[in-house]
Amino acid sequence: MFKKVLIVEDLDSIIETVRHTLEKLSIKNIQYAKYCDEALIKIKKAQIEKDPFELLISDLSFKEDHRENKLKNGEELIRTVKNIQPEIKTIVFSIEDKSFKIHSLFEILEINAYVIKGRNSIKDLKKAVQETYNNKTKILLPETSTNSVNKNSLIEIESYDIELLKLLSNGYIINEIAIKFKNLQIQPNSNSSIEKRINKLKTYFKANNNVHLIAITKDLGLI
Amino acid sequence: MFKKVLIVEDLDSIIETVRHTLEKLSIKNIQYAKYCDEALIKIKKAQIEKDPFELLISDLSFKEDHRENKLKNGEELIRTVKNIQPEIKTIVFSIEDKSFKIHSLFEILEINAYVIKGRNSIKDLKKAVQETYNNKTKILLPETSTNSVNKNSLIEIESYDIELLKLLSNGYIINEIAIKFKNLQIQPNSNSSIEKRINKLKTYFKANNNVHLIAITKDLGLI
DNA sequence: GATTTTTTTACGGGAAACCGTAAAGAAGTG
DNA sequence: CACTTCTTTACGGTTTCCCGTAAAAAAATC
Repeated sequence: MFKKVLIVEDLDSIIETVRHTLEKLSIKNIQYAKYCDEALIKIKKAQIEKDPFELLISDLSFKEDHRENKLKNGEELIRTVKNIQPEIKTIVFSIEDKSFKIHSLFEILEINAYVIKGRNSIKDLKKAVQETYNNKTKILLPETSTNSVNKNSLIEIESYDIELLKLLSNGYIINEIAIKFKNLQIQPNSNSSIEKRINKLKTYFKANNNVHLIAITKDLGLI
Repeated sequence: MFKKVLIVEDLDSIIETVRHTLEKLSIKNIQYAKYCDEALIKIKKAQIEKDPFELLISDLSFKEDHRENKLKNGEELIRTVKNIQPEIKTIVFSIEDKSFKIHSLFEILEINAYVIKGRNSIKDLKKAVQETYNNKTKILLPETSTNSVNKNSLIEIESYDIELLKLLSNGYIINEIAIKFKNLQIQPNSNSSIEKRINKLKTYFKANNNVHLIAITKDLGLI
């Protein structure tokens, strides 16, 4: 079993339970960090001291408080950590159950497992740690991930669309978005094409108008 | 100290810690429920058996799963419980930190304490339980509730505004909203007045247009 | 009950969204 | 390179939003 594990989680009420779960798996060296920046420092230090962490268990979203943090969420943390220590194993432990986000974490960050916080997640987390240790990958627990959008149906939404939706939600009008895209050399960037793209998104998400579209995509966690 | 307490929380990773915290306070009879409906049944049963719960510690939001639940969140649970057992003490333990919501819970449901889940919430929860036992009311922990909207500034947003924003976010156009309000006999209900009200909200939230307004109010958790 | 004040409604004009059609351009194919 | 296909852009008409002004109605004040 793993010898050295780092838990990154802001809620103290969850840290305790995770630590307890890992102790039962006979993991001796269990450390934790309540901030992503703090976690990165610990990982760097362990690496320098030639005693690196073997497993990183991280949440995705973190509360903001008085402390200024460079890394704002678990996604950024994992990306940074994988740059300096590519062989580290990673498990995401989050309440987020939107499949397109989970999917992107496996694809882009190549995480080893994803455990959705829920009514029986302690058992799931335990299983995820064991299977990750046995070099199994792409574990998604619980497998019956309900009330989230179909994975396949969201694959076709590109970063262009996300950017477009974000600008809309920030109060930009189409003409302003066109100018912005031209400046950033993002194509297509004509008013007409942008309108068409928004139209596609409205059909896709069954939205009556732009307001409705933003409400839906915000609920989905897309933006 | 309390003798009989019920914890209502869907995340098993949090239940364990709360239970542990209460045990340290020498509370002997600690029970839990992962669903609101389940919690209500336990409370009713305890009352019938003349051994009622003295304290209810509940989360606000619960994940939906295969089980059908009449009570969808902690707010509905507390409202129902207070109807059948008005003297019960209640503590809300939630990650929600939007002050207008917290405020309404104190005002409308007359909860005894509110603890925001965070990096030091175990200590806060312990304190809240002790102070609630000593008949203190309106305990809000942590006291320095940051990054939430000013309480006073949100008081003037009425249920009319919320209803209006919800209809907008559901894709209704102004004319449709006017018709709906006329049917429901909600006033004002003319296109012009509704426009004016939206305008007020846009000024208030510094929104450039309706899309922006819905994005902002969704982020605030207002709708 | 006449007055001021506030709220609600009506209306009109310009801006932006909405929606279809068609032209221009880019990419792929034989 | 001629042809098809797909993408991007242009444009015009209709609807809705947006914003101001003014009238009508309701409420408050004296």
